[in-house]
Amino acid sequence: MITVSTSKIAARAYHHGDLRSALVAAGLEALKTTAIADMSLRQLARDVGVSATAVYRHFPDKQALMQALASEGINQLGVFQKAAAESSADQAGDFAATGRAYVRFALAHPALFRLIFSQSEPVGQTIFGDNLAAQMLQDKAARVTGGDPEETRRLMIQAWSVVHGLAMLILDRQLPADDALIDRVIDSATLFPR
Amino acid sequence: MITVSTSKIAARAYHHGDLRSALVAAGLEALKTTAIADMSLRQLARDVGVSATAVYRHFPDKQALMQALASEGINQLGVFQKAAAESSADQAGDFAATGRAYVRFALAHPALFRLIFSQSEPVGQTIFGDNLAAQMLQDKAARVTGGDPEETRRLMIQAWSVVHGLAMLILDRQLPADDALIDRVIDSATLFPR
DNA sequence: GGTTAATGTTTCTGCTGTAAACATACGGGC
DNA sequence: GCCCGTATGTTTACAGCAGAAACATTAACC
Repeated sequence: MITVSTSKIAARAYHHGDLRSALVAAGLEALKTTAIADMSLRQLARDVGVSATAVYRHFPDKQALMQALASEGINQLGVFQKAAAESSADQAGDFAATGRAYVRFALAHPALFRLIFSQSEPVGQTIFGDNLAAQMLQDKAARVTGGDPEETRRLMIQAWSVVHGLAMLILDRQLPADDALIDRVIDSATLFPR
Repeated sequence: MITVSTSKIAARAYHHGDLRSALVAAGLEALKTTAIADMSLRQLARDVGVSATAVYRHFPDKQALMQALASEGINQLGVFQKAAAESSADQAGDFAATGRAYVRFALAHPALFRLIFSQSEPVGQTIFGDNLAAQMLQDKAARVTGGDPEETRRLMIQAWSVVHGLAMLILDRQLPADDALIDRVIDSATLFPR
C-alpha cells in the first residue's frame, strides 16, 4: 500500500498543528456533558487524538488546562451579559438584565460556570479583575448609586451575592430552575432600584 | 509470647465495633484539612485502621459516605444558626443573626459547607427539607413578612441567595473574608428590614 | 454446638495524573 | 542542500484511586 503524503499531511500525523487550541475546544465541548470532577486529561487527549502526555507540552498540569477553560468561560459570561444589557428595553433596567443574564448563563453552562469559580487560586482577581463581566458589574452599580464609591462597592457585592447564590442554589438543586422565580428575586426593587 | 485476650478485645481486632460511626467521625475530621476532591475512601479506612473495602459493608459507595457527612453538616449548621438567633440582643435582629451565622459557618468549615451542597442528588430537599437550618429560615422570614406566604417565599429565597452567594464568593476567594463587609451586606435594611 | 448472617480481609481490574526517556519534524545557519 | 537545535510529539512506567469478587472471621440465635 502506497501512503504518499505531503510533508504537511505527514506533519499533521505527528505534530498536531495547534494542539493547545484543540484541547481548549475539546475541553469546552466536554464541559457541556461532563461534571468538573469527571473531567479527564486523558479523555481530552483521546478526543483530540493525541497521547495523554502530549498535553504537558502546552500545560504544566491538569489544573493549568482547567484554568484556561475557566478563563474562556469568564469571557463568554461577560459577552453574554453585555449583549443582555444592550438589548434591554429601558436603560434603567439593564442592571437587572445583567443579573438575569448571570443566572441564565450559569444554568445554560453549569459545569463551565462552576469551573470559573473553582479555579481561583489567585485571590479575588478572577471576577474583580480585568474581564468584561467585572466591568459590567462595576459600571451598572456605579450608575445606580450615582458614583458614591462606598455605596457602589456595597451594591456590587450585594447584587453579585444574590445572583451568584441564586445560581448556585439552583445548580445544586436546592431551588427549582424557575424563570419566573429568578425574575421575581432579581427584579425586587430593594436590590436593583430604578 | 502469650497474647491472651478476652473475646471482646479479640473481637475488636477483627470486628471494629462501630465502623460506621468511626468512618463518619474520621470523615468530619478529615474535612477540616482536606478539600472534597481530595477526600479518599481508602485514606479514611486507613485512619480508622480497617481495610478499604470494609467501608462497603456500611455504605454502598463513596458517595453514600459523603452523603452521611453532608447530613451531619446540615445538622451542625442548623444548631449553629439557632444558637446565634437565640443569643441575638433584640428579637427583631435575629433574622440577620441567622444570616451572619450561615456565612460564618461556611467560613469556619469550608469543605463541610461545600459538601452539603455538592451532594444533592435528591432535588431541592436538602435545605427546604426537614432540618433545623431550613426551619430557621422559614420562621424568621415569616415573622418579617407578617405571614404572607408569597412574600415570605420571596424573602426566604432572596435572603438565602444573598448569604449563600456571599459565602461561596468568599470561599472561592472572589471576595475578602472581611467580617465588616459581611455585616454590612447582611445588615443592609433593604433585605432584612426590621 | 452448629448454622447463618454480619462484618471483616485479600486480591484484582481499570481508571487516573504525571514523570522520564525516547522519537519526529520544523526552521534557521552554514 | 545539509545539519543540528528546539518544539512537539510518543512510549513506558508508577503510584493512588474506586470498586467488584472471593474468601475469612466472628457474633447471634436455634
